[in-house]
Amino acid sequence: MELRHLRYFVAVADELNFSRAAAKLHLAQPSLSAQIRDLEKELGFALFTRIAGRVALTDAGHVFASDARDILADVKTATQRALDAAHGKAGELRIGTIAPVTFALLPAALRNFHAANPAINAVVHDIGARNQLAKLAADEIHVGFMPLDVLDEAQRTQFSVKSLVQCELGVVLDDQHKLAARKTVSLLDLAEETFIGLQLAGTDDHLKWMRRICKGAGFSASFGELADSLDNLFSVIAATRGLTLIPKLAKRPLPSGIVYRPLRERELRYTLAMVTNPK
Amino acid sequence: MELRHLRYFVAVADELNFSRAAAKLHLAQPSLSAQIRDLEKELGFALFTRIAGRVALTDAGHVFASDARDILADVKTATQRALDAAHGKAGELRIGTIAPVTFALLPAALRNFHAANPAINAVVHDIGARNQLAKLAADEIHVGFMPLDVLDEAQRTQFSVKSLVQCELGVVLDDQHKLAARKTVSLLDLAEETFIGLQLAGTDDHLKWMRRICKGAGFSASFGELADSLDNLFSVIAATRGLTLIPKLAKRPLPSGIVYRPLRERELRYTLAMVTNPK
DNA sequence: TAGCCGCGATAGGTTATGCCTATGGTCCCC
DNA sequence: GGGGACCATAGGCATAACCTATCGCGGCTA
Repeated sequence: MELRHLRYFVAVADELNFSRAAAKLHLAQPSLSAQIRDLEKELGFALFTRIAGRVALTDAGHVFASDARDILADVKTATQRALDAAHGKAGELRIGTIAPVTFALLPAALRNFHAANPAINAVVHDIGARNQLAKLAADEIHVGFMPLDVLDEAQRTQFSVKSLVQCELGVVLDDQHKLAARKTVSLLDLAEETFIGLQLAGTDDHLKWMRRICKGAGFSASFGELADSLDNLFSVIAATRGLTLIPKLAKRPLPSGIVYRPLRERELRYTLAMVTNPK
Repeated sequence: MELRHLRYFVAVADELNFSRAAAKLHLAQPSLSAQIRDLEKELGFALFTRIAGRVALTDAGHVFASDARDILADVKTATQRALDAAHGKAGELRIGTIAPVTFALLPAALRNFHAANPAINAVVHDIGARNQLAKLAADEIHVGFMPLDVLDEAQRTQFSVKSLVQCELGVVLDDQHKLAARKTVSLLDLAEETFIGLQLAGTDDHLKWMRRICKGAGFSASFGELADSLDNLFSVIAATRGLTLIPKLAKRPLPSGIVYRPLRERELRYTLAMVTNPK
């Protein structure tokens, strides 16, 4: 089936007369009849009843006609949308993010962006930090948000990188945990603890990040379960007395029984960067 | 542009590789390249960037790709919907009505119908009585609702007609009108009054109906403004001290200042009929 | 009832175009 | 510098979309 079939079919459905429809389409009547016949053959049922020179839509034809009209209109708007995008009048801004950004920073930023650029449709892909670099290189996303420290030297020259905000780190743990009694927690207190990793968007970025921080403090962290959502994370922490490290900006209202304690090592900071492909 | 172009374009957008996409489409690579080139030429902008054998979507290409995917999916569901309709598994019941039926009887009937036939999508066309007869003859609607008395002798044999309900007639008028003081009103009281016609769905059925009734009572009605909606009707009645005849089943909650008075001629009845094309 | 008219279907020829194979031109990588 | 991956170009072929001419069938009119 081709759009030609739909165009011809809609013309006949409008006119209910093959000759007139053919004239409108600048086509000879037999050609139009043949195309409609081919369409009906492919569909496997009749679209029109032709009795005594009277043409009428069948029930199935009625249903197909309204859908066909919609499809033809959609094709028209799709080409217009793409044309606008090509001319820069409108289009998509594809944004890559990581979970903390999605929740903590993006909503307000997107509101501002949409107010300033009503014709641009922002599309957010929460895909983890490392995925973003690949998609930036392939121009699959226009801008990415990620922790500054996932970028190696080569990537910092390849891409355009801008630091946005910094924040302290903290620990999320059960309020019955022995460390919960303290106001702040030191990394070294955690050497014997079990870390719960967050595997959001199918990436182990969070896990790798915690491992690197612990290694920097001189011990090698031991990991327990992996949680694939925040809700899941809280249940696992409550159930296993595990804990997790997060940047403060990722901290959201916590369920009762779960608490946040800042890390005493204030020199450890989480730096969020905005990355674009300068090409 | 043809669906072929969209199919090929989506395949290349999925693979970002002409050769692999061509293989998936069971097509030689040059053929695919040519079709994409033709599509880009017709659209007037590039969908892909081809640098150093690397294929990537342009911004416009991204926009067009998601729309093209939608369109192809729509074509698929449209053929399935039409197929279901052809096999009687689903489809449309196209109903012609007149305004009183639309408001007074249809909502409940449609609820019942939809509960009994969830796969059938009822489509209501409020098009006036006479339009319905033409559309019934052309199988444009499956069933029509109209006053029994619009059907002439030939039409009562051509179509299958079933009387549904009867009701009395009444007058709608301003509560300051001198006739509003009476509990019932006789037709003959109205000989010197000005009638306001309701021109709903662009038909003058209501006007003709009132004229016929008045003629039956032995006088020729004089008509004032035409109202094209119920709200409009009430304003006109209030403003011009006109009045209108309606069947009681068309009576709905009236705004303050507007009242309904039954007609004393109880032998004048409004009979609503359901009409189908038996063919 | 004969004959004309309107309309869609059929028949047969022509042309456009979608597809093929073979080959060329780049860039990347070893 | 040679080879491989990849897309574009060139040229030939076959399908199919289109054309004109004609048929067949109802409906309408004289």
